Amino acid sequence: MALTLDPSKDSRSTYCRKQKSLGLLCSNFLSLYNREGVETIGLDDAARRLGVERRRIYDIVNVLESIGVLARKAKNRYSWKGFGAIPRTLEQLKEEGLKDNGSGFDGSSSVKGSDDDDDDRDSNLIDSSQTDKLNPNSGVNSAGPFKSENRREKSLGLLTQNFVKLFLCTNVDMICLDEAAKILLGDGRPPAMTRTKVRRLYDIANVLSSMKFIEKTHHPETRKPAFRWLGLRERSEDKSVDALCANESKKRVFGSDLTNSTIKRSRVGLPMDGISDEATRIQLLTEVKCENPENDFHIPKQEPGLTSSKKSYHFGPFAPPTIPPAEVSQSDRMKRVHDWESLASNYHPQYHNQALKDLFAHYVEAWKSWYLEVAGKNPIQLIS
DNA sequence: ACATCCCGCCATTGC
DNA sequence: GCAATGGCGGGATGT
Repeated sequence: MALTLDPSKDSRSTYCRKQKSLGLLCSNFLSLYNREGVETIGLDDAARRLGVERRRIYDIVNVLESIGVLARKAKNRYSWKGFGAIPRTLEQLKEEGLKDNGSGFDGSSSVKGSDDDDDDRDSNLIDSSQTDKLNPNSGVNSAGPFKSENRREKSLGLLTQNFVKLFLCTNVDMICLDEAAKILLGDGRPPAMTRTKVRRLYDIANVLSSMKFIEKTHHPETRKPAFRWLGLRERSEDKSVDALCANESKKRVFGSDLTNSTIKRSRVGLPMDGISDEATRIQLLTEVKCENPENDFHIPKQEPGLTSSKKSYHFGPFAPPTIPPAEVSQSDRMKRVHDWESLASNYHPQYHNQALKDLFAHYVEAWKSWYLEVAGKNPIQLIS
């Protein structure tokens, strides 16, 4: 009998979309590899350990690479750059975005993983030699001879970078995905194309959300779902980790299971609905911003490894234990320590097996030590 | 009803 | 050729 996994019939193992989300997978991926000693990552290995199809690993890896967390080493092999590489990548993206952004957005980018050691000068991501542009008025029309560039320009990695640039280089602090898609595509694109782009942006948004680089909200007036850039900025004040956690726990749960379950959703043959789409031209407020403190992030200007900026940055739930300590104000320090302390106590995933428990314990420890470092010599003190 | 986005087919690319 | 990548969009699920 042909094995038929019909979730709709199986009461014990019901299909749950959330457990299969890219965001969760990303969290798990980071849990798995964001630890000391990890140098390279094999895609097969990742897929196996996370219990997902290889295809999904590509998705995550591509966006992580575009942010600088990973760098492609060879076939099937990536090297782990870590969260420390992100600030520089973002800075480069911002620079780039501001530079070649006379009018609108373009798809080229030359941001590389990061400085790092003497490893192979990547043949990888984002080769600046391309003439491609997301910008429609760059001449090349779809059916041109530039096949591979065309493919490249549609890649998830590039799209991620452009999406991020949208925040870094413009005044938009919040944007809904179909707007973003339209901006990134340029005007007058067929609705179908926009929908595809939106799908991809959802994918990207999921992983960026899981890393706390963006956050889902609703537009104040429109009430439409939108995403707000959090980036590397300070998250004290109204955005305590507690709040983030409370919020988080009611949506995607981080780390509840390291292996995304294998129950598949069923495929049923259903008639397609028609295509409907608003053709509202969004004249976006894409006025290039040169100095907007809102969107700024703080990174060390000189030495890659050392952070000396006043305001430090946070990496969401996956900050590496090894990340160089940042200088923080005393009060801030205390507050954040408090935040993370409560994170540990309030937000305690329920693990089902010993391995997962161990893993979580590992992270709790990692957090503690990291924050001890950040807080300098001062011992952790809880604030009431 | 509409927002979200998983899943896996299959075209490309790499070797 | 075959394997590794990854674009793409149908349609299931979530709200």
